[in-house]
Amino acid sequence: MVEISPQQRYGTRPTMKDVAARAGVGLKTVSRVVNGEAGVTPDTERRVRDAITALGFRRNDSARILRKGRTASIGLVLEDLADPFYAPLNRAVEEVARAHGALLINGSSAEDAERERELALAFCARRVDGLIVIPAGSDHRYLEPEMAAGIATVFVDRPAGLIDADVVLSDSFGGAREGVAHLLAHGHRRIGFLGDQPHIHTATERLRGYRAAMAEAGLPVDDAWVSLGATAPERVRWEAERMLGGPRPVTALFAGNNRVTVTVVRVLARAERPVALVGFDDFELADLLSPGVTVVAQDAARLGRTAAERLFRRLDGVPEAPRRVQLPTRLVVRGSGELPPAES
Amino acid sequence: MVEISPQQRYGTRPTMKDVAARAGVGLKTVSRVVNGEAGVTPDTERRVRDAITALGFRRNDSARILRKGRTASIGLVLEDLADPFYAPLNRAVEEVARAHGALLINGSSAEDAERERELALAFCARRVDGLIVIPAGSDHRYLEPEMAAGIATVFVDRPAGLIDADVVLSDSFGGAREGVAHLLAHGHRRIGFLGDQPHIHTATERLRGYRAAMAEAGLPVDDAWVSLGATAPERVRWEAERMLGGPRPVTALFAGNNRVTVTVVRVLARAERPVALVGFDDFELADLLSPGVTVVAQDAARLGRTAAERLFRRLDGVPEAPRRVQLPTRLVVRGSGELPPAES
DNA sequence: TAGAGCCTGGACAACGTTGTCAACTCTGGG
DNA sequence: CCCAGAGTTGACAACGTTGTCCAGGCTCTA
Repeated sequence: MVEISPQQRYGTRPTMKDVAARAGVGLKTVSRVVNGEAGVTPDTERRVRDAITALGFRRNDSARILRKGRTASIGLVLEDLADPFYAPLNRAVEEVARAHGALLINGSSAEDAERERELALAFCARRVDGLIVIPAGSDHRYLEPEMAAGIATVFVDRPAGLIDADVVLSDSFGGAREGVAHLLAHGHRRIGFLGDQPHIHTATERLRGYRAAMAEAGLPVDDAWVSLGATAPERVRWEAERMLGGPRPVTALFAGNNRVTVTVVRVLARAERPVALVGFDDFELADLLSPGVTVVAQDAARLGRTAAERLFRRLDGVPEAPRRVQLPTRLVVRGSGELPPAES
Repeated sequence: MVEISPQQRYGTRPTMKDVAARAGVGLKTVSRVVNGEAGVTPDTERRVRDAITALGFRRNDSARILRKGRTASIGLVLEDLADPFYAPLNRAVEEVARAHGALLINGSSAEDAERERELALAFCARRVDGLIVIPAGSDHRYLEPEMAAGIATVFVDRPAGLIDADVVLSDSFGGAREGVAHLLAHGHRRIGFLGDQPHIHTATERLRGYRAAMAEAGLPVDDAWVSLGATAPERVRWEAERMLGGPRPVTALFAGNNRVTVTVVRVLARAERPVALVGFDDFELADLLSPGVTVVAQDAARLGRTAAERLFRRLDGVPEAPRRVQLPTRLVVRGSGELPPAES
């Protein structure tokens, strides 16, 4: 049980000064004990520790940070805390931070450039030591003063806009090309592409991969087969149904990210004839659906781990030119991507 | 582009003093401009703003916090940032925090009491205004000094141990009882229960619900039908297969949380005869599996929102006795829970 | 026993901000 | 022409911690 001293009113915390007074020692001695510094007699230390427990003292990290300059915390701006794709990334960053004794502050940009900016700058105002950003916007010059001031910054999943900075991302182009080539190898000639907003780097890269694969197979791409920016479920549904209808329906679909894939799976569950599907990003239970969903998998945890490790290497002081690290994707064959084209 | 002044070395940030010097005004005037306080001539304000941009000044929130006492941030200790069940809760807390102008610091306890404690106390040392905790441990007396010192604290999903505090949770008992009753209503008499670690409050509550439903139906419960604490996939698999084999196999399973449910789905996908299944917690794509998985759904987002709102109400100063808020669950019928008992 | 050196402890300034309060500059009315 | 009062502005202390530096007491050796 905790003894509440008189001066410790609601909302008031004891300080080192209080502890010092109670233990009958100097302020600095308390500081020494709290920080495990050498040069304190066991007896003095015990008196100080007793006072700490009695008062319920806890060091005020704000003051400490102010004095020391380093906060031992890093900020992570991601797109949506609740997006299952980013969850493992988030967790991986946390683990690396923890291993380095740092706390993690994070927030969702909700795919909004202004909100991304607000968050990142708020983190900087808290003087995080480093920043990991999954870009929502396409202009990151606002971070230049921060980076110049020494806040290490690493971008993940998408490159930074208009500034030169570290970035860790998956091979969207190569992954999409491989996925589409897989569909082509199974006999498809008319393949639809359902992608994210065109201002998102990965979206255009994946579209580029799609076009590359089609071109390499010597096939034309009908504009009607490409949808960019339909990201709300209803719109994805509408676009998919549009591509599957009409006189020259597609026989296969390539979905540009996990959310789109899931929506498409729902649409296809009600389709009259089987439609092949390959999705970008893996997702839980993809293997249990029938057919299992073939995907181009990214390793989100590795993305986060790599970015965080790079951040801490920078924080450890190794100055180095900004680098672009690209991680490979992996085609996971499960059934939906191997369906043959249905005769229309 | 940003002009780098001589004194702004790597890792050194301009302060209000620097801005004041450059703008040729007093320190306090800069503070006024930065905080949007009244009583500054438009002309002076412009000079200050110019200096701010030129130097790339950003207010140091550590110093501000030290001076003001409030940090405008709250801490969230959850079990696993990557667990899809907690992701919406996390996000909901973030949204409420954002609406109140607060930042969110979070971390995963990894179901480890000591790590939960470390995290919570680290947050307190950072002087978060409030704390939301999904308990991993069962003794939260270590938070008493913090709460006494005015850090508002709300527990979610599971009640606090050995202290009196606000808690927001789902009706685990009622939900499990309803889920099991649903299986009973479809003719099952031998039902297996696969739950989480027995020291977790929700786990025992759900088991209690299971036993209550069985008792109300006048049915005995064979010890072999109950598994508590098998949480790793292999162990869940082993337990499920054990219950499904032998002379008196169960005809239905009740899974105690989303991770267990998913594992059980995988096991049942390879079972020789159909086995009914109801799971606690909803999960994405549950409706697309065949059969769809019938679940007792909790509203994780609402759990988070409710907890965060309660926290901020406390922060706004309304003193009130700690309360226990219990949210209802909802049975979502999808097919797996309506399968009739297979003749053994 | 004196001097050197070590160990322990404390006084004080500094970190960058905000609250208090006083001083200064105007403007307009008496 | 002076003064009241309003509107701006800045000096200074304080927030709680840590780094620097010095004082005092001790042990050990010559």
